[in-house]
Amino acid sequence: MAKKTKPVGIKDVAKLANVSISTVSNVLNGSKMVSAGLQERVMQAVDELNYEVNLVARGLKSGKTNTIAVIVPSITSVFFPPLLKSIQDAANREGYSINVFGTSGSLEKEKKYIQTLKSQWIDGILLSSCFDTSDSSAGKYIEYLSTLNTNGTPIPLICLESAISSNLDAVIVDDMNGLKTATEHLISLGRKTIAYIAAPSSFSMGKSRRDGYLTALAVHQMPINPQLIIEGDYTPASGYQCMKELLKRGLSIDAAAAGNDQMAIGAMRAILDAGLEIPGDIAVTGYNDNFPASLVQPSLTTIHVPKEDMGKTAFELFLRRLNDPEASHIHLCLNGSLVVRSSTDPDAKTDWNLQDW
Amino acid sequence: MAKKTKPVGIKDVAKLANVSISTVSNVLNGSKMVSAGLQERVMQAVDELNYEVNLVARGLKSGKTNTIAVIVPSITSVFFPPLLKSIQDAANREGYSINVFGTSGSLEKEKKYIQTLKSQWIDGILLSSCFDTSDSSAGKYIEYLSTLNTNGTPIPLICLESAISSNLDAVIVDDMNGLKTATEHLISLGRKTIAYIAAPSSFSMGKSRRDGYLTALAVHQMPINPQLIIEGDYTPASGYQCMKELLKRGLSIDAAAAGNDQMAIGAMRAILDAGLEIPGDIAVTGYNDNFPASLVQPSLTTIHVPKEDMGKTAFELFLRRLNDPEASHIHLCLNGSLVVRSSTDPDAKTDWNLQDW
DNA sequence: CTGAAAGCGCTAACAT
DNA sequence: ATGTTAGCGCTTTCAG
Repeated sequence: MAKKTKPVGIKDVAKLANVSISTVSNVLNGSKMVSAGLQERVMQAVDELNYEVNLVARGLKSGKTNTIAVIVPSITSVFFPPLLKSIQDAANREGYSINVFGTSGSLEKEKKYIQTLKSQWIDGILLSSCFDTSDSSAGKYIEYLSTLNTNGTPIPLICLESAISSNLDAVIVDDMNGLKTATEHLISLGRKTIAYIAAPSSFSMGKSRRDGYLTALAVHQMPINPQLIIEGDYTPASGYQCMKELLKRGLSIDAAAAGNDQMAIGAMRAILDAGLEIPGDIAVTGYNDNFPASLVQPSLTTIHVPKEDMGKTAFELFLRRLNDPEASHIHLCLNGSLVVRSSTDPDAKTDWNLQDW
Repeated sequence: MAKKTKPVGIKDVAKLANVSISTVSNVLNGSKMVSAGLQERVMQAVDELNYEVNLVARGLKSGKTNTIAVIVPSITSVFFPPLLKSIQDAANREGYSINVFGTSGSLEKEKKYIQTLKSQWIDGILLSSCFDTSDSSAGKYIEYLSTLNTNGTPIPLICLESAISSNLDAVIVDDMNGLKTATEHLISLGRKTIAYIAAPSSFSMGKSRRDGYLTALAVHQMPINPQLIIEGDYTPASGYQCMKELLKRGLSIDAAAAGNDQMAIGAMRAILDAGLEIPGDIAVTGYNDNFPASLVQPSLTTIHVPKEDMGKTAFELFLRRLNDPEASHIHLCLNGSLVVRSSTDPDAKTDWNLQDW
């Protein structure tokens, strides 16, 4: 048990192989030509001593830690695990580790994490920020983010989900069209009074989705009634409350779109609790297509968002910026697609998603 | 944009404050008494220059990186996100970051990650291993794990979920009693032919749960029929297949316990698809109490496992071993508790979990 | 109480 | 092609 072994370093290898330490370094990194004979000797010594490079020391020297940080509002919220997984997979393929941080929606924590990260010489940050674009200090924060740097070099920062600024790279989803599609689906069903349970409008994501809803109504010349719009906070519980409130308003709604699946599902519970039928009385749509959407009864029609793509793409963007800090910033916009289930179509097949959870 | 600023180091602070660098280090770390006057001067210089310690350099010197690795079979499987969250929270409170690794159930990857971790001078590892205790090389792997070390010092390793060896610390759940409780619940309902959809028995977890099922039957003098036992692979899809197979065997089962919630839910789908009723024809229990258990229709009776406690406790165990490498190894066993829902009791309230996802 | 100096383990000029 | 050596930025003896 627990014995202190003296660590074997590059110089031990050098000694055993009877070469200089730089030669060892060179064969290990392939940074310079080394004769086959020495190469052989070195590798043998490495094997024999069971030598492993010290990445901390290498990091100090090279300024690269091969670690990126991923900061998200929540680790447990169903949207993020698949995203984290895809980031991890992409990162590992390139030899990077990921440091995960959940901010619980606290901008305070977010900033604290970023600050610490700078000291850690992290190679890059993938950030799904929980900061409020309408905040008065927004400009300052954006400025801060876009000039982040450790060790004198800028830290590549990729925004996830919301494009904070044109000075920052981002992978986003076409939320506007996503919610427009969902709403139009409801319209195509002949629904006349369509409520909207909004995602917080202080975030750009929330704004875009709301715009999608409004646009759909406008395009189809349907009246816009502010009474039909109510704002939740992403959680199923808030969706539940919002729907209860909407029902109380007595507007005889016959459909509801929601800013995410969680709120849609919460709303469904409220509808069911009120003794109403879905979709008979009220049809419901969500957004994101997280796995619970297929599990609830009735299953939820929603907009499928390619979370796997997002992670992969975000990591690629990170690599791109790492290799070319001066490259012009891009906002990569991914598209969602409508998935019809029984919350809008009673005849839809209701297969449970039996794979991803 | 992207300007290269020269990093400010401890010597810059020293110069500005007109003291030696060791004095700066001393005030920053409180490692030695420094006169109030100098302390003041140093802090002022730190502020002025916006100095931040370089954790990589400190790491190289001190051998501590303040980062722990968490290795789990899956990031997306519903059981793990809450666990990861609780670990993260506990770790952050103590100034640690967590590096997350999902192995996709591949022991190969697991080993590779651990190997890399050694080079990274990680301070500790929390591991939910996917290794097969019945494997012939089991002994070697355990030996390997219990002698892990970086930089000549042992790396604290805490096992999550399954206690791999008495030479290793672990936070586990009383799976035996958990499944015994679930099975006895079914028995108390008067069910006579209780099937068991097992978790892989090559893992200690799977063995304990199966033992729980068998023990319950034995205690109540019920016959044990191997035909009633079938093994899945944790996924809902496997639960679905297992139940289809069970149904095909024509044993007229009137209840089924499963080794986890996912398989239970998959099995429910198969039962429903076969035109049978739950719990009328077949009552079903799961294990873990992940949030989907409350969402499906009917909602799933299951054993609640305290994932939050697990994470917190695991981190505490890590700290304990870090501070006392020679401490005797402990296996901390947490208890689950029965949560009755409508898959066994039609009158149970079926509130959806509207909080944790 | 304060400072000078020796590395932590490695990489990359620079010399040979 | 190989070796020598100077640091990366910090902590920590060890003198003063």
